[in-house]
Amino acid sequence: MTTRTASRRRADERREYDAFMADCPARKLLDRISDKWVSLILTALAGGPMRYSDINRRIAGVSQKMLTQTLRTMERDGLLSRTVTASVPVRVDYRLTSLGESLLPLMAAVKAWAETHMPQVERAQAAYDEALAP
Amino acid sequence: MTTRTASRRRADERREYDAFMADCPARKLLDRISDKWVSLILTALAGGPMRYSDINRRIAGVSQKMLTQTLRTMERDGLLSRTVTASVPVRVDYRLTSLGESLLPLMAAVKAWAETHMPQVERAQAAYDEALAP
DNA sequence: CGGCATCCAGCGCGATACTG
DNA sequence: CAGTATCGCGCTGGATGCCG
Repeated sequence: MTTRTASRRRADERREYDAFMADCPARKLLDRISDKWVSLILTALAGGPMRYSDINRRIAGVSQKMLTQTLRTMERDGLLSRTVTASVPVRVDYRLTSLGESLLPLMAAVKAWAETHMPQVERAQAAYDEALAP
Repeated sequence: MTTRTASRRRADERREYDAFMADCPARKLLDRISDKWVSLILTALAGGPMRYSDINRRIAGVSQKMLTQTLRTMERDGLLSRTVTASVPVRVDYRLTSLGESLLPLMAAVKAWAETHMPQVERAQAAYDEALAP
């Protein structure tokens, strides 16, 4: 019955997620994607699939624990897919899913904002600290 | 000497910040703004200045410690300004600076992404967990 | 190569109590 | 009302060692 399906679909779309609510799932999702490693991994994968070791090299200073852990969470959330090529040695590739690609431009913009607005932020910090210790 | 100033300005602009570098200041800035409280405070202030207690009520589940702490950091980074009105009782208003307003649309988009893509993420999680425990 | 398991130091963060 | 101060626990996240 298409009426049923259509009304079900409308009901689903009407379900409202609001990150301002403490126990909303969207709040936890927002928390998970609001992470510098997520930003960096997403933007690193912008150019296409990459091997684990390539990502590790691209993102300086990330421990392999945090990298693996973040990759797992992102995979579980459907942001990227993991492909193991059985060879010796093993080869593992990560690539963005369409879901991940939909998030990419947003996170890339945030990362770019941080890089381009550093001078203004540093000036603001200097002014703030100066006001406190005159 | 305007030549000096212009060349200095060009030199500043040429300074490259890269969040992929471990010790780049932009990495730490990215870390600071990649925070759910920053997203929520920013979007809460989108409609105009708000009092501390209003922000506290708008963002459910935030402790006053985290709220105050995040507001301080954002103020120091120049994202918002704090205004104290000496009255009884005291009134404190927070409003976005132009720098904060430049970041707002990006964070609002990330928050909106989390809210609108929850169904897809939940499906991805279900599929991931199903594959692990068949 | 690309992990996983373990240990443990540090501090993030909440809870609570007190103030101008 | 809008904080500051203090305590204490949990969890994050780095370091290390082992494995298919």
